[in-house]
Amino acid sequence: MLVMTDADPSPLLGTSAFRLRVVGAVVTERFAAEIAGYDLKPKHVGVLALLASAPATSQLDLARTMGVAPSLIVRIADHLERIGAVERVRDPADRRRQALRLTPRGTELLAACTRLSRSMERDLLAGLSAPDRASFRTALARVATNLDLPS
Amino acid sequence: MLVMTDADPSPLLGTSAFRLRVVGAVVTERFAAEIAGYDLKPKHVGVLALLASAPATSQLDLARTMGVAPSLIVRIADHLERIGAVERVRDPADRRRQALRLTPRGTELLAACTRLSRSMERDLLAGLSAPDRASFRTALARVATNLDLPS
DNA sequence: TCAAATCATTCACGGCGTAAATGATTCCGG
DNA sequence: CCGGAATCATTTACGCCGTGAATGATTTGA
Repeated sequence: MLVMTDADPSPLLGTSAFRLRVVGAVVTERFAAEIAGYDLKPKHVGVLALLASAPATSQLDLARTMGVAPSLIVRIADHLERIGAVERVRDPADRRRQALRLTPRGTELLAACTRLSRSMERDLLAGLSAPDRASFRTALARVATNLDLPS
Repeated sequence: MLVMTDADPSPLLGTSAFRLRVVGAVVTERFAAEIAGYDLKPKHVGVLALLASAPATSQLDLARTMGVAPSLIVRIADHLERIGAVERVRDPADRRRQALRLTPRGTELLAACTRLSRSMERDLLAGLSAPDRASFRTALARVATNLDLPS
């Protein structure tokens, strides 16, 4: 007869929900450390990425898709403008709206962050076979949609 | 000849490293909202889980494994003690050390959080086949070890 | 035309996490 | 065995991030 091993004293640590939390936090932390040299923080990069996929987005739209307060977007835009990554453009059709537009420097910074993110991804998935990596990516995308996230 | 489709205007959003970041953040946010009724925050639950798998751990050890400052553990322990989830016990062999021990109430709270985490996991992995869920779990565990996280 | 809604911005605030200083205890070299 | 250095917990002060509540400018619609 098989010996009944003791139950894991804290099954919580093994749940995927928990692991996703701590993995996400650690990845963010390392990403933040690597982009610090560009005078960027993760949310700045998020804005740059959104601007690349939807040019000239208003600040309020950015706030909504990122799930943060509009006042926070103002500060992020201020900083991005200060380092020359974006410029504010008043919408001529509705002069209340401030659209943000990537500058060449912003595109450049985004490209650097993209390379960085790809490099991190290679490290994260190291040791998995190519098909395993692929199915992990699609499963993760599914998890994202289950959370009502874009894509 | 195949038409060359335009490149994704921001491939960054599609990288697994980026998705892990935002998925982790959203999961943490929802987890936090659900445990708020117990007067708990995610880090409190982390301490409870560590205490379940390694009873009577010193506060400094907790700080090290969680990667936070010892002064933060003090505040977390204060709060957990106040709501009756843990008790402080001085190590008789080294009276500088404060070990934390789960109370019955702490075990109870941890069990509730564990159920919650399992329930969230079911929602996150909804729409994946059983083998897909299994391989996602093992791949995620691999990612965790690639980040030097405990298993 | 004017009141209500919308957008950007500023401001003050709360909360999390850190580093430094303090005190108690333990360790160790001479 | 003794005194200085290291270790652990705690307190305190500080910075930073994110929010919500004004404020002002502009647009909408009745």
